[in-house]
Amino acid sequence: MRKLSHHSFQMTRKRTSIYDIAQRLDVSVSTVSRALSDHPSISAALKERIREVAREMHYTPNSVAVNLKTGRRNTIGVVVPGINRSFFSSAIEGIEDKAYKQGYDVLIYQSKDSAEREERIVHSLAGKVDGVIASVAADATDHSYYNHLSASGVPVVLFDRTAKGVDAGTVIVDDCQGAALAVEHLLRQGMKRIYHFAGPRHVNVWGNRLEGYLSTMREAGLSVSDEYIFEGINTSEQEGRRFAETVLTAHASGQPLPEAVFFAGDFAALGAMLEFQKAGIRIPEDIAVVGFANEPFCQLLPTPLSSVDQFSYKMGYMAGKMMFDRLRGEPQVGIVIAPELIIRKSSLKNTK
Amino acid sequence: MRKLSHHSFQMTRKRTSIYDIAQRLDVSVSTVSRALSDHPSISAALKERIREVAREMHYTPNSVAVNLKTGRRNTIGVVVPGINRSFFSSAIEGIEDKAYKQGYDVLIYQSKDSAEREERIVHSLAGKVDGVIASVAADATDHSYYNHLSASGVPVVLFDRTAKGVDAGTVIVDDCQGAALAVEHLLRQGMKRIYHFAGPRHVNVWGNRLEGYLSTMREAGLSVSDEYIFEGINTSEQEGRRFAETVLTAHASGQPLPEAVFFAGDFAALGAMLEFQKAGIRIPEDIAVVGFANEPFCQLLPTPLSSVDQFSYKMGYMAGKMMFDRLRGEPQVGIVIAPELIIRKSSLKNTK
DNA sequence: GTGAAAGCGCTAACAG
DNA sequence: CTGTTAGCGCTTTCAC
Repeated sequence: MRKLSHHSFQMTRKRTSIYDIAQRLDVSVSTVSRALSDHPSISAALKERIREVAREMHYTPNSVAVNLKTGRRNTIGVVVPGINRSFFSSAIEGIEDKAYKQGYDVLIYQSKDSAEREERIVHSLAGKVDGVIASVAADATDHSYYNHLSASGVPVVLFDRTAKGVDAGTVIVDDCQGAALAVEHLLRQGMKRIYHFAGPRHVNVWGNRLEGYLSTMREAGLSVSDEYIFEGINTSEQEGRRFAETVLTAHASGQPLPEAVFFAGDFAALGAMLEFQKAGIRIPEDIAVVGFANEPFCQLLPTPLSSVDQFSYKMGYMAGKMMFDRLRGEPQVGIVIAPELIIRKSSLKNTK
Repeated sequence: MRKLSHHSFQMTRKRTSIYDIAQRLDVSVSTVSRALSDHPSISAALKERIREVAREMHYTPNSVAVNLKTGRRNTIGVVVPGINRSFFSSAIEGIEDKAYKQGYDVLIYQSKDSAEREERIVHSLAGKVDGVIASVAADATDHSYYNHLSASGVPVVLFDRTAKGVDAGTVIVDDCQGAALAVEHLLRQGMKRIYHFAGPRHVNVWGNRLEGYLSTMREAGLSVSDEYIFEGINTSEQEGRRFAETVLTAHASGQPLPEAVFFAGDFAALGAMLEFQKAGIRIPEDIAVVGFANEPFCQLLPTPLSSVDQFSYKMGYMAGKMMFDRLRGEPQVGIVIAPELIIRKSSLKNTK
C-alpha cells in the first residue's frame, strides 16, 4: 500500500555524472570536467553553459571517484574515548571548525577507552582518511597500532592523552604545571596536608599531574605519605565517591582529614564533594578542593569548584592546525598549551 | 635539519594493493579479492596463505576503491547545529554506537544554526554518504535542500528539530506532551499564573512546547494573557537572563510576578534563575521553575532544576536504527518518544 | 580550446 | 576452484 505510493522514491534513478552532461551538450567528458573545475583553457561561454546544465541536471560530483583518482580523501579521522564528554565534544568542535575551513570532512569514532576497539578503528582508518587525530584509550599502554598509519604515510596527531612510542605530533596542556598551579594555590593558603586523587599513572595526563603534585609538595618541603595519594581506575564521579569513602573510613579509625584535595579530574572531585557533604564535612572550610579540566558544571555547583582549565576547544583547533601543517609536509612536533587555574569557592578556605 | 631526519617518513611509499599480493603469490587479483572477503570458492589453505601475506605486507583495503565499485559508501552523514552541546553530543553518541555496530562510518558537520552553511553541507554530502541524519538549523523555515538528497536516493532522517516539506523519517520527542507534563505538574500545586519562555515558534520543537503549554492552560480553564509568553530568539542562558529582566522590569512597574515559569530549554531556565536569585527572588518559593531537556547540570545546581527529559542518546540511537531500516528499504515513517518529567526542587513550592 | 584514452584499486560477471 | 576482464566516475597527460 504505502510501499506503492513511495515507489517513485524507492526507484533511485542513477545520479547524473559528467558523462550525462557531456552527452547532453555534445562535448567530451574532459571538457566538462575541466569546465567544472574552472580550468583556464575552457572558454568562458562554454563554462557557463556547462555549469548551467550541471545545475539543471542536479549534478553533484561523485567525490568517491575523485578521491580514488587523486589519492586525496579530503577527510580526517578523529578517535576519542567518547563523544559525549564536554572535554572531547568541545575539542571535536575545534577540530571540525578547522577542518571545515580547509574543506575537509571529519569522521568520528569512539574507542570507549578500549584499546581493542581503538585498534580495530585505527586499522580500518588506513584506507579512508588523509590523517588521524586522536586521544588514546586509557586501558592500555601500548598504542603502537597508530604507527601503521604514520608508516603508511597517514600523519597522526595525538591530543591530551598521548602515547609513548608513537610517531605522531602532539597537542597537550602542561599537566605538570597545571598540577603545580593547583597545589601552589593551596599551599599559599597555608595548607600542608594536601591529598591527591590521581588517575591511572600510566596515562601521560594523569602521570604528569601526579608528578606536578609531588614535585610541588617536595619543593615546599612537605613530605607526602602513602595515604595522601589515591589512584582511581579512572576519574569518574563514582571513583571520586570511592575516594571519599576511603578517606572517611580512615578518619573513623583516627586518621586526620586532609586539609585539601587536588583531583586529577572534575568528575571525581564532584563525586567526592557530594560524598563529603553527605557526611557533614564542609567544603571548603573542612576540606578545600581543586579539580582539573574546568568542566562547565564547575561554576554551577552549590559550592563552585576551582579547576585547572585545559582549553579543550583550542586543543582541538590546534590539533587540526597541526594536522594540516603535517599534510602540507611541515611537521610541527609538539604544542604545549599553558593551563590556567580558575579559582572558585571550593578552594578558598579563609573566606567566609 | 629536523626535516632531513624526517625524510624517510615523508617519502610515502605506495600502499600495497591486492595486485602486489597477487604478484607475490603468483595468483590473480580476483583470487586475492575473494580470499580476503572470505568467498566460499577459495580453498582454506590458499585463503590462509593469502591472508598471511596480506598481513605481512601490511595490506589494508582501499575502501575508496571498494566504494566506487560497489556504489555503497558505508558512511552516514550527521548534521547538527553544534557538537558541543550535551543534547547533540549525546545523540551523536547514540548514532555512532548504532553505526559502529553496522560497520558504518559517521561523518560529522556543524550547521552552527545557519541554514546557509547547512545547505552547503547538505549539498556536498550527496556524493559521499548513504544516508543523512540531521537536526535542522533554527534560523530558517525552508530546509528543502534536504530534498535533493532524498530525491537522489539518499535517505534522510531528522531528529528533534524537523522540517516541514522535507521527505524524511523523523525521530522526535512528544514536545507537546512534555510541555503538558510540566504545566500540569505546576497546576497540580495550585499555581495559576504560569509563564512560558518559548523559543522561535517556527521551529517544531518550540512551537509544539508552546502549543502544549497553551492547551494545558486552556483545559485548566486559565486564560493566558500576552505577558505570560516570551519568545526568545533562542533558548540560551543569555536569552533566559533577558527574560528575567523583562519580568523584573514589569514587576517594578506594578505587575505581579509569575508564580511559575515553564522554560522551553534548560539553559534559558538557568540564566533566568541566576538573574532572579540575584534580584533576591527565591526559587521555588517565589517563582517555581521547570526546564526542558534535562541537561546533566540540572541536578547539580544549588536549586536542582526540574526538567523534561528528552532521552537524547535514545533519540540518536533510534535515528540510526531508522536510517538502517530505510537503507534496507523498510521506510519507518516516524518515531515519537514519550518524554518524562523529572521533578526536582526548583518546582516544588510547598516543600521546605 | 577540445578530445581520446589511460588508469586510480577493487569487485563481479563470465569463462574456463 | 581460479583467471580475465570490464567497468565504477573522475582527472589528466598527450595529442590534435
